[in-house]
Amino acid sequence: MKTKQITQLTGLTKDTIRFYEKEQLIPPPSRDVNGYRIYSEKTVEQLNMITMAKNLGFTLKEIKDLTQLLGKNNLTQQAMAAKLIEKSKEIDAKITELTNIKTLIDHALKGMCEYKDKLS
Amino acid sequence: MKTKQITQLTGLTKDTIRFYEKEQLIPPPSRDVNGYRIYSEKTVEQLNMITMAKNLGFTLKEIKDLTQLLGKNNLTQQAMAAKLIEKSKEIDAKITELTNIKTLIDHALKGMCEYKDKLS
DNA sequence: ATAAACTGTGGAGCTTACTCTACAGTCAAG
DNA sequence: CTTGACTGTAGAGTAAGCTCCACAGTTTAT
Repeated sequence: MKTKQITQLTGLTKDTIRFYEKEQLIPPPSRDVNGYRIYSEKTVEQLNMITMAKNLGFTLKEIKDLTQLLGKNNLTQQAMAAKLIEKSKEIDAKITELTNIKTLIDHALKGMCEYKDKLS
Repeated sequence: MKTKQITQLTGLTKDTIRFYEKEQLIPPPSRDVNGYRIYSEKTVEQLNMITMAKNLGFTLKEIKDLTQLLGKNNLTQQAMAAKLIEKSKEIDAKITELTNIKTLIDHALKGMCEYKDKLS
């Protein structure tokens, strides 16, 4: 697929996708004879993963590192496992913090309901 | 407490704290006779919350909106409840996405272990 | 065969969230 | 009573992550 279509599938602009290409968060796509970029389904998935990870507070650099870890075997198994375990723990911590914030919000909501109950 | 101490308790620089003050993420602290800022324990907690939320991918604007919602009663109860429910859902979505990424990582780790098992 | 839509490149500009610099007043210790 | 740590203000500078612009070639529909 060409640029227009992948922007529609991912919700990203062409400039953003080109920026990710320049920063090597996605591999350089193959080119048509006229020089137009040809993207694969896989790139769509990669871009969606990037968007998700970004929403979760990962920087582009972290995302780049993590996807390279998940996709390649160029590190020693030990080193890779160590980094993956580290990331896994970071994610656990994030989940815990999100749960705490959610508790705060839910308590606030509960308090409001009780207040409303008293009025009625 | 004064500026130096709160930077030690929060791990933030004086510039960052002053920036948050300017952007109204924390209330302007009271001042000593000489003009020095005097911070309360509560501000320490607020700053720690900001740091956490930032790690989770919230922008400063979102954090400002959310803390104002949790702390004030200047909106109608309905409007506030609606916004809190919205935030609560956003957080659920983030937790789900984090769990997905963690699953990916854990699968990668599992795969590596099996590979290692085959070798031994 | 020409207008409209799509694609390309390079580079400038923008927003967010700090971070640093310059300069000045304050306070505690020796 | 001065030296060094602390505090203040205002404003400039920086890094990340886009976003926009100008200009040019391509493709498609009429």
